[in-house]
Amino acid sequence: MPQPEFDAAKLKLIPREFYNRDPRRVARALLGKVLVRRQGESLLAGRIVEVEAYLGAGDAAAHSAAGRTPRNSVLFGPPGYVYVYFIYGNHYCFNISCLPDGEAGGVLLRALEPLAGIDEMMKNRGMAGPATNLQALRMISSGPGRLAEALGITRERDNGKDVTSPASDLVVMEDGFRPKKVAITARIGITKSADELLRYVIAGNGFVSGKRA
DNA sequence: TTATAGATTGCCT
DNA sequence: GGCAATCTATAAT
Repeated sequence: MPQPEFDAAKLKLIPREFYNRDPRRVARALLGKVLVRRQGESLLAGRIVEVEAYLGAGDAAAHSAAGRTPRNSVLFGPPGYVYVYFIYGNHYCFNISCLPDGEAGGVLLRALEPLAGIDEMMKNRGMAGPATNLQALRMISSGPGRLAEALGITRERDNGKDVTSPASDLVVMEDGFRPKKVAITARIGITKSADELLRYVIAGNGFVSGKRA
């Protein structure tokens, strides 16, 4: 197995201002960044390879479409905070709020390329390790429910956390990696506003969710 | 108070 | 390819 290109020493925290703009721009800019989870003594990290933008206004598919509720209030709050929701009675999905306080909007993280703490992530997923091929690695965090489980993300634990704080155990960082090519497609798994091109992926990356490797 | 759909995944045929 | 699992929010009685 080739080791992924990754050097934890290069990681720099991304500031709140990064998220204080249109979710489409944040989504595009998040591709190639690194999601880092501190789990006890371990560091779990994955490169963001697939995201979707959910707009506050005029986006029927967004949880914020029907106005502010206790559940979605993070989306209406200041940028750079964690919004986790539970879906289909089985899975958590991880989002980051965008736009200034009072304006709704967010980005759903849909797939990560595992970089560090791979054994721990497999344990969190209930997988037997070690991973010996690409197919096994893909099962760790290619899909919104999978990546949340791999990093131990739950609503109870993580909703409302600040991804820009050095004190947080769940942050987004950057290591200088730049995607070579980005593809934009329709969002996956939704029925409302299904035609909007708001899904961003690193073109050709093998960890993008879906059946095709 | 009851019904139904949902930003998914994994197992079954 | 089909569908069950199983919690939450919202719509319909």
